[in-house]
Amino acid sequence: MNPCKFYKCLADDTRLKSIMLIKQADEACVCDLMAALELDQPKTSRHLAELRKCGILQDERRGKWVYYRLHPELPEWAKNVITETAKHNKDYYQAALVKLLAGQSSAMNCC
Amino acid sequence: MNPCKFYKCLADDTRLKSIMLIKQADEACVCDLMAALELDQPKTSRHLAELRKCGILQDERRGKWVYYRLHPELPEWAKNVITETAKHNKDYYQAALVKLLAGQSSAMNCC
DNA sequence: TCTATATATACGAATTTACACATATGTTAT
DNA sequence: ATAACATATGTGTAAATTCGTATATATAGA
Repeated sequence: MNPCKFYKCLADDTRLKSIMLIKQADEACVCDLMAALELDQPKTSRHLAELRKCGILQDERRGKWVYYRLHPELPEWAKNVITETAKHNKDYYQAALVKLLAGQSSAMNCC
Repeated sequence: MNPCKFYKCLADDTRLKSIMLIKQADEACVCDLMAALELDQPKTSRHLAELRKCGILQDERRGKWVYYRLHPELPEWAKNVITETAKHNKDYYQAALVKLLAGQSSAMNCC
């Protein structure tokens, strides 16, 4: 994982917030992230695909849904960077996280 | 320090390498960084200025030269991110660091 | 098979970012 | 004041990134 490429991936609000939410929620599907971040579907999907292609996220299809989580083989230093960022920037993603967790535990959730 | 802005600053080879070198060398002037990274003067200066404007670097003029160092008031999490990156990505900047340190201790150095 | 739903991608337009080159500013020494 | 050197910035352009819209693919269920 080249550090400059890694930081290019983090250098966008949609991607950085997605990473923060996935880290805190352990996993999330596209529709949950869309709702939590109030983004349209192609935008959400495109950014997640980019994170998958560069090895930050792992995807897993379960039925109609695709769940994303942090890639288990992400280098330790990169994991630590994500952890440190999430730990000390709660304001940055807190509102979206609340929506995400509410959505995930809701009966009328998409997935 | 907004995390997305912070990562936008790291998401460029010139800037990220400059940060890595300055972290490892404690401080560096523009001409030392130019030489170590083999870049032209305006490019070097412009990227350093960007890092200064967003609070990552601090500059200090000493005579004709301007020395840059990590900003002492950079939030802890950001410092930790830089430290972690530098610690585990030596390959990324090692060659340039050797040149930087050699230049800094050389008698025919510009500054 | 047909339909509905979830996700992915293709494509051109719009925005942002990086660059090269020229020039300006600031400092020191003569 | 002038020259020499280090650094900063203005400007137009090129390159990279992001976006919106439309469309394609994949899955589940009737």
